[in-house]
Amino acid sequence: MTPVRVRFAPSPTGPLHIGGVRTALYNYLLAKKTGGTMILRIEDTDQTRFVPGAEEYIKEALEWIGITLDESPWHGGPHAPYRQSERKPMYMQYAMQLLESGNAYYAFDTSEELDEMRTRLEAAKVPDPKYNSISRMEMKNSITMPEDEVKAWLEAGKPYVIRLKVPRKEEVRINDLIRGWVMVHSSTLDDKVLMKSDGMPTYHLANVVDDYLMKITHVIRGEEWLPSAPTHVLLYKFLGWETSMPQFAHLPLLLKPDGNGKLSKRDGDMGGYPVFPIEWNDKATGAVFMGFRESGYLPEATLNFLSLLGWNPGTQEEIFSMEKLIETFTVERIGKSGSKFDIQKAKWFNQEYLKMMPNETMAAFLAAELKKKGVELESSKLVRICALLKERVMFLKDLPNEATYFYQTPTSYDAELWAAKWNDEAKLVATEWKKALETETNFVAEQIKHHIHDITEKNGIKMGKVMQAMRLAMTGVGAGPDLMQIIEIIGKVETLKRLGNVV
RNA sequence: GGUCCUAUCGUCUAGGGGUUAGGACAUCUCCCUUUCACGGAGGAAACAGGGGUUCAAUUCCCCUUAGGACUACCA
Repeated sequence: MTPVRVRFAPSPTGPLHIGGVRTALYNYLLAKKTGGTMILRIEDTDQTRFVPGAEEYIKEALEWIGITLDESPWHGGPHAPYRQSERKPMYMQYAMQLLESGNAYYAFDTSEELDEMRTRLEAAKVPDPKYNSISRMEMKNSITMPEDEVKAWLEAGKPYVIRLKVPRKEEVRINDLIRGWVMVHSSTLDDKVLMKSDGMPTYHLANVVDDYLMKITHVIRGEEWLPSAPTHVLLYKFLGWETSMPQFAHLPLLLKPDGNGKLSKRDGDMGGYPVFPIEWNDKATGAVFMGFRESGYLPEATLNFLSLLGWNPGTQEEIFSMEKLIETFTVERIGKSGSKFDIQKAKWFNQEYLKMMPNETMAAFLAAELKKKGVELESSKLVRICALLKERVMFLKDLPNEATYFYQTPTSYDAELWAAKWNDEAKLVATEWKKALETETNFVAEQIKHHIHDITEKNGIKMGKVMQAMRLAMTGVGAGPDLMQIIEIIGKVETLKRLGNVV
């Protein structure tokens, strides 16, 4: 397998969407599988959209999910810099090259003039108004203007952009790894701006130039880029880089869980589930976007969930660690259609990973959480608690709350259950049980159960009839793991105290 | 509107010219049980429609429909 060079190229305009994380993941998997290189490049050519903190967010999010970078703005690499803003001086020469070969031209139109053009074309019922081989002839550019005038304007410092001169009649083909051959006629393409008037390249020029310079072999990106891919192909051709053009793979989108459309920021807020890997505090608006991490999802579970959204191994396996993914992943098995984002499945994965988590690991987490509440328990006890609780919680963060009765004498009892279950029989059993336990020296679940068993039998009461009441007395709530185990962990002193409280 | 992409249970998906169309999540029933959960067993649940091609189409082709993306001096 030839080692690939792939890149994930986010723009630092806000928090990284979970779909972006998936894109990064697929890139990463291919890189690792082939023993290749994973590159991160910051696409910050739009200085007006720069959002402070976004870069750090991207870094942190990728680290959290377990994606490591071989080359990036933070790690450096042989093709540094990895921020397009820092590569600014590199782009103009390629624009000039295109200008010289007649594949690009200067355009001086103001935004007002562009608007006018659009309204004019719309009025003329042109189906798709755009700056192209026809309309460019009506505009202020180096194709329509005399050469010396262009020169004069340039020298006078008139603002200009450089546009790609898209050929009038040409079939542009692109062999997408996921979709196969896609053919677009150049007449449907517009003369994309390559260099903006602020001297920065647009995405189109920058990504082609950088991918070429960074020797990228595979461009794996979202489907939203498919429509502009033919423009990029044209660019490779005009720059003379056709033979080193990367292979393209346009990933299907992540869709809203209900209804239609692609997954957006708002969906998370409305549905009460995260659509971002980690929490993002929007400093401009003060809004907080919830993250998988903060919502209690384990990175392993999030990773597993994400990996299967649009890709599948072709087998019935579905628990995948990063290592397993790297081993199993192939671009061929990426699907073509968009996937609806189903948070239920994410929850299930989280539960699965929680069940696999060693009790000791879980106990360490519990200990830290309890410490915040000023509660300290011996670690052996915490491990036993976790063993009992691990299969009943969906999230790690539910643990402290679920474990309340292990460290806190009930201050109240579930009222409805109390009314239904607490009766004379229950009181009798509780009283006798307490008495029996007082003299028990071997305070273990088996013995504890043995006593209540004897008591109910002796009094002709079915154990099942009073167990709920006993649970209520001991924990205050109606649900939980095996009561005898709970009691054993709580210990004799506390148990007698709790029983004493109800009899 | 235009260009492009897509179409198997509610969801993620496997499959593929002849199958009882498979799995998982969710859902329902039952079992286990001191409760809840876990676990176990089972159920319901899909090839968007219409034309071709073919002995045979859910699978291949075309059209329709539906959905999606893009349509900026944003990425």
